[in-house]
Amino acid sequence: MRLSKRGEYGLRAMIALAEPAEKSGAPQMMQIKEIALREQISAKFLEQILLALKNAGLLHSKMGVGGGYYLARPAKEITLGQIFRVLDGPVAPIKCVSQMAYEPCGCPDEETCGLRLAMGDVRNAIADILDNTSLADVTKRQSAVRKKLGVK
Amino acid sequence: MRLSKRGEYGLRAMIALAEPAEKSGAPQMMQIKEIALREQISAKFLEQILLALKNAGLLHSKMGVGGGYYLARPAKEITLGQIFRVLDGPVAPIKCVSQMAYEPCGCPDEETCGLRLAMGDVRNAIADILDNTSLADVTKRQSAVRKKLGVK
DNA sequence: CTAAAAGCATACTAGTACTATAGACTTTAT
DNA sequence: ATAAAGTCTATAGTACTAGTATGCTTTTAG
Repeated sequence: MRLSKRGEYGLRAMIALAEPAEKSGAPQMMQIKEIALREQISAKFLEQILLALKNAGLLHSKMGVGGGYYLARPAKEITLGQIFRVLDGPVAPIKCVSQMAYEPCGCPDEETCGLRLAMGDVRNAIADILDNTSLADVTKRQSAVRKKLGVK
Repeated sequence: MRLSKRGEYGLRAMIALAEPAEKSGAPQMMQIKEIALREQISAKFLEQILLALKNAGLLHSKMGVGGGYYLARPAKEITLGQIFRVLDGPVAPIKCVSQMAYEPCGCPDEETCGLRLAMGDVRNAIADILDNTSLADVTKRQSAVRKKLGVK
């Protein structure tokens, strides 16, 4: 039940991109190196990840001197679920309860399969959180915690 | 975010063992072959899985002719979470929010890490379901669905 | 004693995850 | 026009995991 490094790094990077964007209001551009350094990620690995997010339409980029990546849409309109699915595929723990990649799981009767019923609940619980949490929600929560802890 | 085959098969087998136990009241003994055949699992692979569950104290076994496996405790007292953790390890999607296998995730400040906060929610949602669903709950739900669909 | 069953170790294969390397292409500043 | 800064693309390698398979040992009922 684990998030891959790919998924982890991608989510971290997107959050990093959303953070200054929240403050300034405008989409903030950052370079791969910059993000990699801040989040302690191999720059080359991150490059691949950001590219995938770009091809999925969640990021835009600017080439050349002074270039970099920036969010394709306001942070409020990008959910963790969207990012997750691009990088780690379906949310469902087992294919027979997947919305986006259904496949029969081989049990004799799917309708009455107890495991399927339980895993369906799990899928829904995960999707509920991921699909209803936007990057803006995350950064908002971050700064709320920061405030609570005082300073920093 | 996927359940491994190991986990899937193990859960299926435990449910299979719980099913007749529910009806008869007594712990029901089944052989590896029997379960493997019914659930379409490689018997040798299943052997390893059941052994792990036995070593974890969730199953008991009897060797020799007429032997087999049976639940170590009543189905009501075995949760999906217990089984899952034996076979697939911690529930948490990322180590820094794991209860049973915490490890720092490398973010500069864990307290205010947005990803960590969100993944903490996910972990709790999953654990809530898995730890509050017993094998008895599963078989009960199965037969309820069966009844609803009429017959079979 | 023998056959049926679990127990145990190991080894093989295929896939995936992560990282690393190398270079091509694109834009911008000068 | 050129060089620098940056993205884009492909490939390769290493290590780990999943799943399967093989073979032998131990226990027990009859």
